Amino acid sequence: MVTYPLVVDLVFRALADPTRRALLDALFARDGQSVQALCALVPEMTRFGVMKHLEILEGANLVTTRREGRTKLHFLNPVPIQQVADRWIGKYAQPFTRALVDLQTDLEHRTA
Amino acid sequence: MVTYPLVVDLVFRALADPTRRALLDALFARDGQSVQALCALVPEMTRFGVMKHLEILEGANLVTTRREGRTKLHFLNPVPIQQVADRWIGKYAQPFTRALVDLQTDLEHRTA
DNA sequence: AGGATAAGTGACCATTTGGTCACATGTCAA
DNA sequence: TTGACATGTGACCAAATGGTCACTTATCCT
Repeated sequence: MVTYPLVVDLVFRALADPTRRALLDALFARDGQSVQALCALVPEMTRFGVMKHLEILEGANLVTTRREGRTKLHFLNPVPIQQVADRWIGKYAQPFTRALVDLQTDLEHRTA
Repeated sequence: MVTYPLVVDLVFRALADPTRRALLDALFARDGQSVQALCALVPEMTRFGVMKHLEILEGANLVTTRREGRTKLHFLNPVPIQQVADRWIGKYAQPFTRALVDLQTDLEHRTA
């Protein structure tokens, strides 16, 4: 059994949670946000929950931070995502697969 | 907060476990394997554990099955991976990010 | 028929995960 | 300097997850 490098594992685990993906999306839309600002985007959860998710993202190196006075700013680092895309996903996302996707999409839209 | 379609969530959750990724890799290397054959590749776990992982992969539509007599054959379906790559990962894996990856890789290899 | 082989089921368990809260610390600004 | 604001910490909890096992079902072969 092939065991993938730590970075692949950390990133996949980090991306497994929808809240964490949403946080990355938020930083993609607007980089360098504070904890507060990010909390506002996930009103169904307390600040503590959001902070834990941010920790995990930081642990996977998907987010970097910088303190600015009493606030902490969060920045997106897409490099690990790209690496996982290269090292693992790329194997499955090939031209042939793309053709399959198009075919399946086509079939799904034929309501006949 | 943007919630991603069910398929994205199912696939990310399914891919979060290293054993499941290893199973997909095994099917990528040799498609259409039986439960037994797949178990042999994960000797540190019993058949029941492997079966549970296969169920989850099937639930995410990453694996399809066909019964052949008393054995059950498993087939890789890469379409959902491609879809996730398109719908979510693609946003972060862009030419600019690639340049960052190359830069970082370069820096990592400079042992000066 | 009947034993060996392949896979399925449901109960069960330990650990991890996702989340909350009370409380502490650090920083700005009047 | 003191109060309001932004973040950090550790304990704690419920639920999901990853895994095992005893037992069952179905199929093949002689």
